Amino acid sequence: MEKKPELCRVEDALGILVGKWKPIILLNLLQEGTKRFSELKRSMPAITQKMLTNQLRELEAEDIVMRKVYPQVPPKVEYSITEYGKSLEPILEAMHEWGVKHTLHKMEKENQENIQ
Amino acid sequence: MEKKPELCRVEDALGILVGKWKPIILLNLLQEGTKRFSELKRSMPAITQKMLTNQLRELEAEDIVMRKVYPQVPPKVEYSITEYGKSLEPILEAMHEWGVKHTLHKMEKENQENIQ
DNA sequence: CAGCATCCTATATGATACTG
DNA sequence: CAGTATCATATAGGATGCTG
Repeated sequence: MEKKPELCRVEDALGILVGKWKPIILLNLLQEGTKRFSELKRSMPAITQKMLTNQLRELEAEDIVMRKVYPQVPPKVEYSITEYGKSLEPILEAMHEWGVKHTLHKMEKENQENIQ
Repeated sequence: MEKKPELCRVEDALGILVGKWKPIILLNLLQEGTKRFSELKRSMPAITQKMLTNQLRELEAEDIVMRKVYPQVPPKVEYSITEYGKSLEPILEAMHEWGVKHTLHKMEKENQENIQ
């Protein structure tokens, strides 16, 4: 960790992961490899088309996700994680592990409060 | 990593770290230990009092930051990272490391684009 | 010193309709 | 199928003034 917080680059990683649907999109693509737009949409029933497009575009702009268009009718567009994007996986994994512990931590806290 | 994205707990960690000032506050407290409200404020010249209070309250609610009030006039309030909060440090560190690489990655991409 | 209350703006997200 | 465009809402963040 840097000794000078003003040189902190935590925000860079955070900025890429922040977005209501980005982590779930990334996990989806990391686990299942290449997927079509409609397949991604199906696996996230609550997302709107607009948001899926939006989040994918932002990830693409950061070189995390790759977009491949097949020039045909009807259109076919495939999304996948770039090699570079895969470097995010350990961070996602660490956050997931932490999240699991945090869920337990919160339950313990609530139990203690209920006992008193 | 879970095989079912619907069991993903990445959001838990993300939810705690997200906030314009939270990473910098956490790094500050992790690196320097206990600090008074005014000391924190001084080390983040751009933050408003409202936001500093707000972000600290949110971190406190998640048991990441501890708030200690000294009942005296003028008031004295000290903030520190909880033992539990320290478990976030590896994640912050990993994100920072990734951020540093990402900064270089972006520079390389821009250089390539300028050459062409 | 360490806040809180009020008002305001910016950004993120969402609903819905339309299209090559 | 894979989008765009438009309109609406929610939430985050900020400016400023007041206070025990």
